[in-house]
Amino acid sequence: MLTKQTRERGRATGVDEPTATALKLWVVLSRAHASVLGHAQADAARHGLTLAEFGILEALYHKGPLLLGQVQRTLLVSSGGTTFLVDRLERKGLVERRDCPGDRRARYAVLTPRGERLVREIFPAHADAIRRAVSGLTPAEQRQATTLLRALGRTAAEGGASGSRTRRARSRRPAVDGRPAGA
Amino acid sequence: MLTKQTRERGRATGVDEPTATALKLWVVLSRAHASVLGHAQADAARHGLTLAEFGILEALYHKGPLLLGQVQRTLLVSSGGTTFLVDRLERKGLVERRDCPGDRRARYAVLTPRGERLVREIFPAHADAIRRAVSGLTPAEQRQATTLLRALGRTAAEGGASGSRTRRARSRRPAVDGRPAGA
DNA sequence: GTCTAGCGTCTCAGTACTGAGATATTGGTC
DNA sequence: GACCAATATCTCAGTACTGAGACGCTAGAC
Repeated sequence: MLTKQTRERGRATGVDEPTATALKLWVVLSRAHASVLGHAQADAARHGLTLAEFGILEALYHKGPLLLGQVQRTLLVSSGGTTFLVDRLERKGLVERRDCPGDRRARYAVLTPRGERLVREIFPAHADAIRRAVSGLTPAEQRQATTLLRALGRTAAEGGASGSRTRRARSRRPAVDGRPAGA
Repeated sequence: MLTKQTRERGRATGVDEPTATALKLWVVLSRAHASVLGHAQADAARHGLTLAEFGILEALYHKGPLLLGQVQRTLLVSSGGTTFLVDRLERKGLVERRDCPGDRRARYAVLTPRGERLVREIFPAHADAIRRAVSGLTPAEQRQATTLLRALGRTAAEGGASGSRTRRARSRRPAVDGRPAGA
């Protein structure tokens, strides 16, 4: 079944069936992500924001002041990227840096009143854009997909163990964790 | 339930439940994608290739010569990006351009023997890296996730319809379609 | 007190692209 | 045959980052 399809024009893939299944998943995962990403980016762009900027604003709104290192880990950007993004948001007057009382190396990012107002204004429409983007699945299917992707992401993030189901380090994160720049 | 969690430190999200479900899915989708992407990129980088370059090589290997426009649509890169990537692969001696006999605007990208040898050498290990990265799910779960993500991606790509399940334009693509730069 | 390993942030050069517009063809339509 | 909208590729300036290293600070060992 696989052989027939991959053969049609080029060379055979020559992978075994579990691997073919994995590759197929990777393809549709990438495409699904790219499609939803497009919607999320387009919505953020309507307000002159990149999705990374939007993600920072939203994280600060929902979680309160965050150390730059926390921002970095939450948004999954590089340390240089964090500095760059917060600089830009600061220039736009949406975010401020504040010294951390207990640790003079560290600094907080905090929403300015203007930044807070902006998030309050644009977040609902953004959330709705996401809702529409994923509306190809019913809510029940969405929950199912969430469960599967959570398990997938956990293993992949830990290094992608080869054996079956690694049981380790559960409950290190609060399960719900506003992250991917726009949620 | 949602309110409690999102309230804990910052402000309430203020979205209804279906939207909260959608946002949660978007978060885990992004994280899962980022994690697997990391593995795929790392493997491509071992051979001095970006994932986009790898994707082109692999597409040419499995499908045979492709017009640049076809490469663009398959890999989901911009037209400028296609030129850029094929240029670079040409400089590396892995790909060649060939005129299209029937249309003098168009040009084919074709693997050189060296390019073909390279893909043959590195593809199995790459496929295995993907397999390990997604091994947090059993093959059965992977198939289930694939089905869900396929439906999700289809709707999102069409513009993210709001109503329930849009039934349109099926069968425009061969269902399996080697794409996301590394599969 | 004095090291020293390690963390948190910033700097900066580099990179892999994107997007808009330019150029060359093509396949109709009149 | 002349026109023209559509298509295929290329050019190029711009962008949103990444990654490696620098710097200042902290905290634990002695």
